[in-house]
Amino acid sequence: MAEKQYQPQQIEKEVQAHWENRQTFKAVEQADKEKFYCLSMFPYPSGRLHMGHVRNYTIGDVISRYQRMQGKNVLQPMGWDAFGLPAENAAISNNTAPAKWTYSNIDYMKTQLKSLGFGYDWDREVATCSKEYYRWEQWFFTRLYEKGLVYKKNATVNWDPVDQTVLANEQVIDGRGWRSGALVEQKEIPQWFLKITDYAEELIADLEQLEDWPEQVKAMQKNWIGRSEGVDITFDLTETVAGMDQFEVYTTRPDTLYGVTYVAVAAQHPIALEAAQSNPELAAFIEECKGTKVAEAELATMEKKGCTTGTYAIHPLTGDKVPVWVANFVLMGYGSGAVMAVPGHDQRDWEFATKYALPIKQVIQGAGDSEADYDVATAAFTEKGLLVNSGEFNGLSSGDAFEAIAALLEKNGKGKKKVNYRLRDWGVSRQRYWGTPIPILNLENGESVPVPVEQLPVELPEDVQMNGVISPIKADPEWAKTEYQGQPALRETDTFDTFMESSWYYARYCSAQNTEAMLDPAQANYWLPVDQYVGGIEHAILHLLYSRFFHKLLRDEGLVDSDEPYKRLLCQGMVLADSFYREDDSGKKVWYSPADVACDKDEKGRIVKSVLLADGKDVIHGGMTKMSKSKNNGIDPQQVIDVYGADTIRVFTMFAAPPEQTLEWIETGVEGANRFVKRLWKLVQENLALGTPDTLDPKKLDKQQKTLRRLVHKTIAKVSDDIGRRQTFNTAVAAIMELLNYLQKAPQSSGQDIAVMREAVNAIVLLLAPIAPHMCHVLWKDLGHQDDVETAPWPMADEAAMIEDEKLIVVQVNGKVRAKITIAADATQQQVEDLGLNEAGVLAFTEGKTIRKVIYVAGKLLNIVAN
RNA sequence: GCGAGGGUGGUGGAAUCGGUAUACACACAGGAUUUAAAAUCCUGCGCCUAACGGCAUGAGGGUUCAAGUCCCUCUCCUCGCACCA
Repeated sequence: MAEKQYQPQQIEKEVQAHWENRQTFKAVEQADKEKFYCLSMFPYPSGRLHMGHVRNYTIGDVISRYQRMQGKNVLQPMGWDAFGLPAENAAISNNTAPAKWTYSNIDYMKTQLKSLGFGYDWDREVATCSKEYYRWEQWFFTRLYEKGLVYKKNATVNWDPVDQTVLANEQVIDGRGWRSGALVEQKEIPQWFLKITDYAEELIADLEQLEDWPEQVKAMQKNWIGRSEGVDITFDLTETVAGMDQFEVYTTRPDTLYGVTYVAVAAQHPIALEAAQSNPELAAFIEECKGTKVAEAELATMEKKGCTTGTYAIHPLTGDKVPVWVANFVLMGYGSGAVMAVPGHDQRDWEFATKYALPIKQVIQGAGDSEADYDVATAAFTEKGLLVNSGEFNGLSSGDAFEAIAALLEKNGKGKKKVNYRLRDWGVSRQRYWGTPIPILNLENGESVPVPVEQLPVELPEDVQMNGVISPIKADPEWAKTEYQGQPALRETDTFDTFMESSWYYARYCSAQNTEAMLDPAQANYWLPVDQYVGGIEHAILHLLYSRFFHKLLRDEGLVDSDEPYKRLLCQGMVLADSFYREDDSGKKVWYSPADVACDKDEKGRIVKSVLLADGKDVIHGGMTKMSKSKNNGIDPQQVIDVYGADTIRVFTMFAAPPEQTLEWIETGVEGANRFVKRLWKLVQENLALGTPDTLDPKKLDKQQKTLRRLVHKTIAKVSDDIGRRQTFNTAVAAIMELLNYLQKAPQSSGQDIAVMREAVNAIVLLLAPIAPHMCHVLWKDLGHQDDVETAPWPMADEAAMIEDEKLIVVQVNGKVRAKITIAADATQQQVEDLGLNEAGVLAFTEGKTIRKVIYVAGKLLNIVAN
């Protein structure tokens, strides 16, 4: 009989059709069955899947399939994060509507996901741009409004004065609008905010509950929320400026208060603006500050500059006059827009003071040191210590002084202890079209009210023309016109930040089709929290923080009863590929796709020469870099599937690196994965060709058969642990490869040989089923099983089969390996020592020496200490 | 600057609780098969040495019978955050 050939293109299509017909991955609540909710971050429908998606979704699918074989009721949904700026840009350049572009991308990408064999319950698919989805977001927003968690305030945006429109940070290139080329200005406009700061304390505290989150991500969130304990301090002005006779600063170091030699305010601070009216130099400086971008990264790298106001403040304890400066690094939008400066003990203040020749005063010294040990004229001393030059507080530690000074300020009405957060409230308004309309009505009297529930959803018109300058719902004066309780009203034309949609989609999957409510609490509480969340580290802060916040909002609305949305989190690394470029005459790099380049290697395998296939001329190897459009080094998953099949791409992706590390895309590595898949196929078919095996009888096995069987069961134990607990899929694949290598060399002559081999082959098909599901599905059927491998029980390691009657002992002399001996598993320490000490390789190193000590690690190692 | 994670063969990586460093794979070299090539299979593959053996996990030190793993100092790389008061 001719062996069945491995034809991935054919079997993958057939198996996928089988899953679809059988509804294999449809998830239904079953009270009596343990649930497992596995979620991968949904994609933005940009047109095609990229390799990062493939990696992300393969990890999620492997975990889902493993848990299903564990007998759990698994939910693995998929959807589309469908609102966003790229759709508007594409609509403009392709002369189409964002909705049309988005829906056609979704159609195509869905076929790609299916061709990779991911086991999703497509009945729960959501697209955030559908009104069935965003209507509930609008409804929830009006609920939050009623609860006082929503407010409106002015906030700064990038304003393009030519196009008369707001620009996203990404649309500002070198300080100019991307389309108009006009210099971008900072402008204040009214925007809606969610009070995430009300939940700051809980968002920090509950990180403790998240035992199965990477420490790295928890640390990032903690730093982002940035809880600090400090004191609000009031400084009086020597004269009234801009109607103010005092202002507040916040500090975490009140112990350094005696070291204040100046105070600094933001360029937009009322004191600065007032002083500028009679001070042209200051006015020019404030104008200059307007040009700096709102992005914090910009502020980080810019040069620290300042300008004096001519105004003075009074030190709240000493009564000294200290000058008020304007500094470009003080932000109006953060805290009170003013800071006290202690150049002796803060590096930034020190640099500023040195630049502008302001006094520097030492008020802290190290414990056990003297004042003379530090020269604050050379550098700031930023550590805590003992107070000096601080009047009655001299000699106190920083910690004690914090309390004592705070108490004195409080007594004098000049200050108050305060917990501060770095986290700011979440601005959710966007002045763009392709998003969820904010459900607010603006009345003629200037009031704003939420859209009444019965009028929801506020629908976004989809059949629109994008002229690229202004949102179609802003451009159409009719769209906004409506009524509220008999009086004319105008709809809000801003839309939500798209992080709003992605903050609760995980919950909507539980009731994806529900037209009566945002969530059905019974369904939501059955599935939630998500047991495993998989996604990119780039979302470690914003998305994960916002959805944690939203979960708590859902809880407080009575829709869910848990505190946190995601129990376990896995952040996968980036996918890298070789990059190649040439420099043109102006020195600009032109990047070429790796698919169009051929490389020569030396005998060590290093790239020594690369040429562009099109012209045969040299290109420069730019190393392994993140797959990206800008480096033109993306590999299209579709082409890999077409050549090798989905199972191969899945095996390679899981094998090439541990999930949280970067993955280097190597074509020859993909070929290696393909070789492995083909070898396994062949081995199973060969074993099948030998016909029905004898019944396996462990008592009849010879030594070699026992050894083989032991390896099979050890592999089962290892792969189970690697996938289930450690999530090191690369070592799971390596263990399966190792077993396969062994099996290929095993004899298949006796009846028990074939029986042991059949057991091994069954095990290997089950173990690989989560990773290469199509091939394993077919092989499982070929092996004569009635059930599908997707729902077959995960194999159990047989303890009895793993027992070894002999053990290999490493014998060391002074920590160096000198011999290896095989002993009976039940040998005593005395027996092992007798054998070990008399090994020829050991004697050569102990001869003429005294044995001081013998250490025995049972069943593993014997170390002889001799000198 | 702060926070997190790293540095192991030619390369990706393995070593899970302090106990055989380099599993598995790629690349490379040699061989079999072939008219030839591809594919497949077999063998070899850390460095030095003729060999015995010695040396190797970024560098240096320490703890220990034993260190890639723990501690200290330094260094380089990656990621994140940031003039946050």
